[in-house]
Amino acid sequence: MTDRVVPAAARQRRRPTKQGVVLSEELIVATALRLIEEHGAEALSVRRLGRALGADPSSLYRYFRHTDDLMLAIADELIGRNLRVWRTTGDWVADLRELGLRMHAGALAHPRAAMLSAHRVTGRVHEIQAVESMLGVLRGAGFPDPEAVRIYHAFVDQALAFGALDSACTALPRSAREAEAQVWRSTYGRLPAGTHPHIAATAPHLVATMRSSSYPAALDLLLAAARTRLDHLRAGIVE
Amino acid sequence: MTDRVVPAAARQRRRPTKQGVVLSEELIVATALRLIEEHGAEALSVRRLGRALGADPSSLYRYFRHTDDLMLAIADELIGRNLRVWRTTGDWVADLRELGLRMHAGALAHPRAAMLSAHRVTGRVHEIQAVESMLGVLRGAGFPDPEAVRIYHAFVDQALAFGALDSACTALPRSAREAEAQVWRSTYGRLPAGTHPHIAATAPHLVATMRSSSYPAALDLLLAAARTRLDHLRAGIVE
DNA sequence: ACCTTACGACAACACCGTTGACCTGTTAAG
DNA sequence: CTTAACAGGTCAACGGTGTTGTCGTAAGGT
Repeated sequence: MTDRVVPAAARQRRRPTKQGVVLSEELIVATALRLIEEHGAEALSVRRLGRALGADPSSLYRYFRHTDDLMLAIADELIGRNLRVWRTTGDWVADLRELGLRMHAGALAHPRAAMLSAHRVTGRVHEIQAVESMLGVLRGAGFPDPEAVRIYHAFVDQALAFGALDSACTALPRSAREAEAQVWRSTYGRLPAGTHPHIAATAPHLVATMRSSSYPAALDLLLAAARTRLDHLRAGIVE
Repeated sequence: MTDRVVPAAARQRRRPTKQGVVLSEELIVATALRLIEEHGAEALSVRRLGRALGADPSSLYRYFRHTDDLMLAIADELIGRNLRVWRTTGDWVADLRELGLRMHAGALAHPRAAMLSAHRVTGRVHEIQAVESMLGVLRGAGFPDPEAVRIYHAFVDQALAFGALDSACTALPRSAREAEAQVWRSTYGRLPAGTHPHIAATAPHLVATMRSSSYPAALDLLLAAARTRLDHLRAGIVE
């Protein structure tokens, strides 16, 4: 097939579908997101999406080269939604904390999409804006460039990775979730101190802590380490 | 179909396949792992696995209810392998660093299994041993119980989350991976300083850093923060 | 030596992504 | 206003996937 996709920008001949729908990149992405949220990630296929749109599946290939392209478009849309409401305050730790929690919450709000897109680089507008903003915060705080990039990378991957992990948990069927809670209560909560002293000693804390996400704790540890590192740099310690 | 799978334990009638192979759960898991290692994660399908085993694809459903069951069996096997070789040395930071890297490497060695099992609690022997060991390291270092549990939780979830995230990247088709590298080089490497000053300033670092996993960096940040916290606790600072 | 039945084989089903060929309504030029 | 080009929707097909209902047969206990 010769290049079937038109450069995205200049589309003029918008012919309606047999069922009367006028397709567009945005409509396709929005419908895909709706499908994912309503019926799960595995419900997203070119054919189902076509059906939901009221169009032939092959029509979508006029807008996206393959399904992967569509995934990237979906991912970028999510990034954009998360970033749109974020503003910097001048306190870099607070800003990054806020952004991390927002990304994590955004992932949990669209679990299936988050699981699909967490590991992709889109190279699209929203993502670029996000990268620029985060690097700006870190460089503004005083991190030298290599350090800023290193911390940016760890920060963003941590947010995405925990977002995907916790999303996967919420996507488990109800019975499986209850079974896991039960494992913590019955199995770990009742191990004898003789064979498993450390688990036995911390059992109440374990049962209480393991049911919720560890992302806030992990995020705070990362930011604390970054702050310490910046203090050392400022004090002229070369390490 | 009524339950086609026999309770796993008591199988007696081991009839050889048309091609002369005697199937078993272990043989299937081992062959699946070999397939994944040799031809990539996407080469694992029930049909291909059947072909590799010299058996009809449908025969595998006598041993696993669905492909997910097979994946979990593979994951269980991997957990065991990772833990078996880990020994504590007395230096808690080095021990946790070693374990984190080992878990991450284990995940990358078998991406599909890692992605499926990262967010599940098994409550089986190997997992329990791992929890006991990690808590032991942290409590032995001097962390009070709530703190030890908090850090354990962040540590293990971070290892699993990054393992799954990076596994997902390696599971991408070759073309998609190259496309991502290209995005960093062409898109991010060429943004004008006028509109994107921070990206432009750090472009070489970005291109160099983003191609590899940020897990080692994130792990070191987490451990650094934990060590700082411990110093504060030892100094009697109550925060 | 027989009977039972576990379990491998087969064929079929309903999906999937992707493509080449076709057809038609929109649009811009004359 | 007419008309010709072509963007873009449609159709049919290919080769893949996971999964299941049915059947035959050989292995094992007796």
